[in-house]
Amino acid sequence: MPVHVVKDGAGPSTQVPAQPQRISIPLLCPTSACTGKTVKGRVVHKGPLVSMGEDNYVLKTVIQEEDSQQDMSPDHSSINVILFGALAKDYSESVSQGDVLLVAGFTVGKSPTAHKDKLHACNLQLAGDDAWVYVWPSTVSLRAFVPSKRTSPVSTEVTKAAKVVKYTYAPLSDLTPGVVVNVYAVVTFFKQPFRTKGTDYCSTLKITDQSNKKVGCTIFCDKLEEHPKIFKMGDIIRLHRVKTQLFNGAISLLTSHGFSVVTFDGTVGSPVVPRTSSGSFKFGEEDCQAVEALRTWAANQSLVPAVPCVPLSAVQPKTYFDLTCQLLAKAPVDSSCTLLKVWDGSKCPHPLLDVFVEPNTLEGSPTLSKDIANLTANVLVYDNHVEVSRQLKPGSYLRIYNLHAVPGASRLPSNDSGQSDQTEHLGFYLHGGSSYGKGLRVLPDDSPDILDLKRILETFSDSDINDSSLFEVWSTPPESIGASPDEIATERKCDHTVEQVSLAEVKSRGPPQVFHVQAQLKSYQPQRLYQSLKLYCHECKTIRDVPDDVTVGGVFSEAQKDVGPCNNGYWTLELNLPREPPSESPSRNLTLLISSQLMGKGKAKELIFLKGATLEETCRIASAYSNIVPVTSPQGTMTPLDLSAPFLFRGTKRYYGCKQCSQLKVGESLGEGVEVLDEKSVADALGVQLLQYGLLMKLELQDGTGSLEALLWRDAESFFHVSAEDAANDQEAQDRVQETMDRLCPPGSSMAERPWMDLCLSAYTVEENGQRLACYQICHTDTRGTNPHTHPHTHATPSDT
DNA sequence: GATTAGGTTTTG
Repeated sequence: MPVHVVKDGAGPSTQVPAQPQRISIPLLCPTSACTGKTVKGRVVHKGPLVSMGEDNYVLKTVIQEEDSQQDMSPDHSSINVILFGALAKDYSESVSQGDVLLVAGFTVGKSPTAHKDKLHACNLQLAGDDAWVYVWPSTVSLRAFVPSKRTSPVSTEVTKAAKVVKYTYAPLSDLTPGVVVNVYAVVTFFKQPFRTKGTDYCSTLKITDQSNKKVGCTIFCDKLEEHPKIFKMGDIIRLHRVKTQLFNGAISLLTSHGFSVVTFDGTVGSPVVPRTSSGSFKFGEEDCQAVEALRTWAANQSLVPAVPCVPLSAVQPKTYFDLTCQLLAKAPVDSSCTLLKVWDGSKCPHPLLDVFVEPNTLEGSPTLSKDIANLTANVLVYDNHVEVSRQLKPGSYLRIYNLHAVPGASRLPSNDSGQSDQTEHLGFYLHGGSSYGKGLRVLPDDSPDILDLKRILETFSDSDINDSSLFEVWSTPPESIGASPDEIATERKCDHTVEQVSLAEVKSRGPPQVFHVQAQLKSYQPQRLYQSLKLYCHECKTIRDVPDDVTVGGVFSEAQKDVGPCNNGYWTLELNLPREPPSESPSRNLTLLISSQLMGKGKAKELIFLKGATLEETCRIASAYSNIVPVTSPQGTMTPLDLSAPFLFRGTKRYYGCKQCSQLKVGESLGEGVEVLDEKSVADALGVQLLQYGLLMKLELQDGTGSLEALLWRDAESFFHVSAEDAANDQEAQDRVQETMDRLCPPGSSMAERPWMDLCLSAYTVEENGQRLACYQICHTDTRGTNPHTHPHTHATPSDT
């Protein structure tokens, strides 16, 4: 068996013949005496088995001596080995790249390819029964990643063989042409993958390591995801199976068969997280150490040129910079240009170029509602970057490399109308091509730079602004603050024109005054809608809660205790209701009374007094008759119920009277003289001061300058496009109010997600405990966009509180 | 199965 595989764990002494005369590969020459000599090296290339006819084969392989003395011929430690016949076939089947070989019985010939492959001038030819190849399978760690060149005893290799696959990383200074190596390095320059004229994408890198040698590296791969994930200069890269090559007199690295790459953040102290799309890469403690060693080393080297990553707030016109940002929206401009709308949460001190595109071509939302200070930058990307941009999803985080800040950006054809003078405005161009690393890529959501950006962008949804860099944004004059008209959730209906001011200004100016503001809803009270329903007395100006059914039911129960007779003068229908379980409940009479006057006019059913009914019974009867007035008859005289209960039921609606301002009529004349039967006339007839339904809410408003509590009361009905009376009785009307609040303040939403409102605020003073307090109320303001078909019922609105 | 590109002095 000419190819002898050394088994795992077997010491070389048992199977490998004595090797007293090993020749170092660089020392080989055509005149070398070969008999009884051996050569040792690692397989760095294994060619295909070539058939030359029946049972005749040829195979070419390259081995590299790893422990050769550097002061000898460093460039010639790799040599072509040509195997013939059965040996070639055996070799093809039992040897892999990375294995270590000991070969014997060879002849030394002149390498016909030396000028081309830059390898050893000689080759080794192995043929016949005298030729032997001993193989230590698998890749074996021969030395740690240190620039020193120490040798490892053969026995060490064998013990480790096939147990743990370990990689040897070559210092960049030690690379010789034509070999396959693994390297660890710091990225000092990179281009995002770009399409080649061939079948692959190409990544171009420049890398360096502790040996301080800078080496170019070209990665060809048809799959974008398999390209190195490099986000910035200073990232750490691990390359497996890259081929050294001489180009323009310098060593460069090129992908070779079985190539793989992993990258890491280059920041000292950050977690060592491998970035790879491969599910089966090797990563161990040694990798952490190698990454950390490179980070520490690079930190003191100033390898990375003056940090090109710049926020919009620090952009200088006419410069090139890298921008980390969030994509808000994009739109194709023409076949060679795409518009990206991005922001990074900082405000560019220069006015920004506004690029108009047809709204229907815009993908994503320009989210102008949260961009109160015009933070959106328009980036025009050209040519090859258009293709990359096509894959981008609004909302994703990007880094754009070598972005050009162009003052007085020339106008786009689509930009002619309305953009009269933007000569001083800054436009951002990602020019075509890949020179200077021009390009863009999506950054993963969890990358450290994104965490910073996210935090900044989320500050827009918080009221506590601690970041001094944002202060400038918030303190921009209100004139420059403005959401897109389409994004405003409310509309001012007032007929006066006053300047729009910030909430801070509203507070500082104080009452009495009217203000126009633009704000978002931070919170509101009450959260439970029925609690916002109030009863208002025009007479005494008090507001009371609508009593709940337990309270009202209690009034009815109390009234039922009056079982005495009622005074005459009414048509009376007396119903004796059977006992109901529980059996101890007293039997009772339910009495319907109708005034003789109405009876005479044939309006008997239009106003019915009801005595002795429960609340539930009253509601049931009310659903069939137009006006039901629950009554009692203490001392035999018909009297309306206590005004904690409704004095009138009309269909499903209930009407209340003011306890304080009503002067209830009693007796025979009750209900006399009613012409038009509605709640007002009935109230008048009963001496009831009618209470009016209203909606009362406290809205906490917020803009960039602060927050302010404002009431929604007087114009609440038009604000919600709903009548309070309907809201008190009708689920659909209640839902409408809830929908509006959910739109202004979506449950679980951040401030950034809430719409802006144009508001008219009335500032006035109230006295409370002898103190004058400033109060604010939202007036003349309607919500927009929903329920266009509904309009508030015409009601007299409660006057200002 | 080889080929692709080989940083760069950009500019709508």
